[in-house]
Amino acid sequence: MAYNFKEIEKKWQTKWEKEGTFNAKNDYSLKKWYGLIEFPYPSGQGLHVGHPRSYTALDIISRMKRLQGYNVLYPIGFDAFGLPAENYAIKNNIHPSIVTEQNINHFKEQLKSIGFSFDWSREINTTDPNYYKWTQWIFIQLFKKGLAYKTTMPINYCTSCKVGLANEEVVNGVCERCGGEVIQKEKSQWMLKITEYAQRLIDDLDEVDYLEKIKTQQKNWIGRSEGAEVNFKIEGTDKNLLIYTTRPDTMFGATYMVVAPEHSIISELQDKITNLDEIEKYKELAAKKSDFERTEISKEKTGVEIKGIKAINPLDGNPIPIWVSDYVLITYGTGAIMAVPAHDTRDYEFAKKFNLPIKQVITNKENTASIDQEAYTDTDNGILINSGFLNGMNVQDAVKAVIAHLEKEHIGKSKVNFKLRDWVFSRQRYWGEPIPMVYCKECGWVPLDEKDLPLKLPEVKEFLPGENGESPLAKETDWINTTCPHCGGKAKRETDTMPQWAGSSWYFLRYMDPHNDQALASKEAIDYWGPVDWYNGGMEHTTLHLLYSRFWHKFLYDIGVVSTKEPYAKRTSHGMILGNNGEKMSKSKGNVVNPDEIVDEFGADTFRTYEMFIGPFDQSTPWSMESLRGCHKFLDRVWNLTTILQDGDSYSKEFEKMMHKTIKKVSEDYENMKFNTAVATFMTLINEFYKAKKINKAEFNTFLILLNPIAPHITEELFSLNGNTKTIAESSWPTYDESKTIDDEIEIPVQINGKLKATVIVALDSDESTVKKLVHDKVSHLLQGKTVVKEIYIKNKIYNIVVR
RNA sequence: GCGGAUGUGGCGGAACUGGCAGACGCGCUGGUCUUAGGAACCAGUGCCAAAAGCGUGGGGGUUCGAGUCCCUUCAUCCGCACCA
Repeated sequence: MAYNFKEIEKKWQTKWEKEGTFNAKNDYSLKKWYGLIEFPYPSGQGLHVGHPRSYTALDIISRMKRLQGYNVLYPIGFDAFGLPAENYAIKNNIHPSIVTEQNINHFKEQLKSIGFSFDWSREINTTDPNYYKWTQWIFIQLFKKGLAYKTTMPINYCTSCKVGLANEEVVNGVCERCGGEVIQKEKSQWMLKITEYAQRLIDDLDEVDYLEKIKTQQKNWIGRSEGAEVNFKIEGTDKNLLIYTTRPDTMFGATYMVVAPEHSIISELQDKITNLDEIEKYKELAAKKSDFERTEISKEKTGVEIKGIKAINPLDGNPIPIWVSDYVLITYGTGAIMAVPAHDTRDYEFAKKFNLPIKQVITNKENTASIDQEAYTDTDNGILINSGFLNGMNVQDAVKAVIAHLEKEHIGKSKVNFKLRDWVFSRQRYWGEPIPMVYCKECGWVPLDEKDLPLKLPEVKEFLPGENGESPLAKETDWINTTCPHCGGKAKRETDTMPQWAGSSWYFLRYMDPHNDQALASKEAIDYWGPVDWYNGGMEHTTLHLLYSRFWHKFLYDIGVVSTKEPYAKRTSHGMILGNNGEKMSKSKGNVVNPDEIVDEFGADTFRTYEMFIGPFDQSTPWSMESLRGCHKFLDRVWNLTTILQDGDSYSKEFEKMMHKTIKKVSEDYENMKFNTAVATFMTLINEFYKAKKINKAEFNTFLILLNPIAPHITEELFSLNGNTKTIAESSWPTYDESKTIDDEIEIPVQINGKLKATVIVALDSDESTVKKLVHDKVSHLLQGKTVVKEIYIKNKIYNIVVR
């Protein structure tokens, strides 16, 4: 009988779907395990071969955990708001909800054809009003706690499409869609105060089991730095210039100050400034530059001295000139710095260009540090010079001494800064969650009453954004005009919508209790299922989605909705699947592999096996059709094991050790996501069976259960053909006996001067004298005429003879 | 520039705390069965004609012993980019 994967896969998928085999149980007394994959955006292109890599990985672990007795939650849903559907709608004049529904249906069909053990009864969709009701509810809670606020922020604006763009849509400084020029435009935006959680987002990483590179990337993104804020008096005024520095120890070396072009000091002291025209001109020039130009063409520094005002160094009383330059950013620190060109590379470059004085205040222990060619920035070996009361101190002590002095004199204080910025939460778009806020002339911004949620998206005829980058909703006057929930007077609705990150920031909570209409999920469900035990996803989401959802979860923790500080106990990441030429798959390169075609031609089990065998799970690997065929051949050989099947209810003496070793190896490999070596182990094992030309029923059953998480259909079919009345899904995970995984005879390599010359077979744990005799019998001819200097025997490992 | 990875046969990749480098798969070579084979099975396959020798990007080092540890250097990929 040939391996008819089409028939087999259909049969089992139908059964699973009909019986809800993999649905999580609502019995909260069972031990639980919650596995999560990033729910897909249902794009028009359908599933990419990258999606199933992550889904299969956690599917394997979910299936194993179920057989190990856990109540497993392995859910699926769709993150369906977003730009592609909206752009498609604009082009073809179809409502995004229709396109979205079609795409979701296509995705579901594809996902089901691969045989994932998702709990489909808990499927969610972020565009469902019953879902986004709670996204809006969370926003209102954030607003009530002062963590959502409105402010004017520059946004990316495409001058050709007349549309506000997200950062992701700006590629190399031009509009991703039309290639038009992108400029900065001031716009009032909703912001979320993620910065308030910056420290906790760093600290609590200690509590979770994330890959180290994920933690590092998040920490770098949050960008904590310790330093000091210092007030510099402006000569002849009562004004101060507040600066931030991480190197207060170098204060005696400050030879000029720099403020960002947008800094308020310029307008505040405009009467004193003698070259105001020149400054204004520079400001204008800087404002015209897009973010792209400001960073990309940053090699050459520009700037103008602000004439007429000078700052006073509070440590030595010396007057210092003030410059304006766009290498200082208004958004970081205080928007002003003291420049210490001798010990900062950017200041050095600026000082060289404008011939500003460079004063060295740090040298090394030998006093040979030179600043002739570049700034001296070594903080580990630095010693203070030319610095009054700091002279002779090392950098660390000097930092402390300066801060103590500043605080005593009330001219400065230690200060921690973060690179992390607040989260721009508005999009001038249609296909997103409406922000549930109204503006009342009397009461200001007022949230909707919670009983009025969800605030549904109005049906509109046109999805084109308005002039000046307004949201398409700005044209819906009937919808906009409303009454104030607070005073009952006339009010207008917010017309911006939420970004795509909103719905995905809390979706894992909804899976716990997806049909609840009283709360985002019941407290019992949250207490039972939380936190997510294992979350796998792409590295590209480390600094956005992963950080955003941790932030929301911490907020929900603070208001008592969830009971754990962190949403995910464990986070891992998969590598990309590349085209067969080693490049990223893309239509234009013509190297895209369509999962449907693979499933159709080779079957879901082959597809899954290959996705796991393709290479180390956390690394990028190219796709290879030949290797895929190899996996199909492997499953063919698994199928044909029936031709050498023999009776036997327990492991045969011959294979007992091998079976115990395999159970151990495979179980550990799954748990450690070393799927490629797990598959290799199976291949080795069946090669052994074929070599012996036999396998008995007990061995076959164990083999099938172990392989089941990777290839669930073929193994269930063979399991049933092997005379089992239960299915694998109803069985238990095999256990192994550690003592039976240990060999009693070991082959010991024999080296002479570290070079392999022979091997000897000895009993486990043999002592040195026994082995020595065997070894010398074997290699005596190689030792003739040589002097043995030393012999090293490491039990059960190696025997090395050193000769001269 | 900063941060994170990764460099092992013709290819994808194995190798636990330093202990037989190349598991497993692909490809290739030869064979069996075939009218035929992008089928199946068997044997072989790091390099070199070779016992010897050489081999984990390059160069040093530690060690009885290094793919693995240390120093240094090069290359490729990804992320961030004037964060004071």
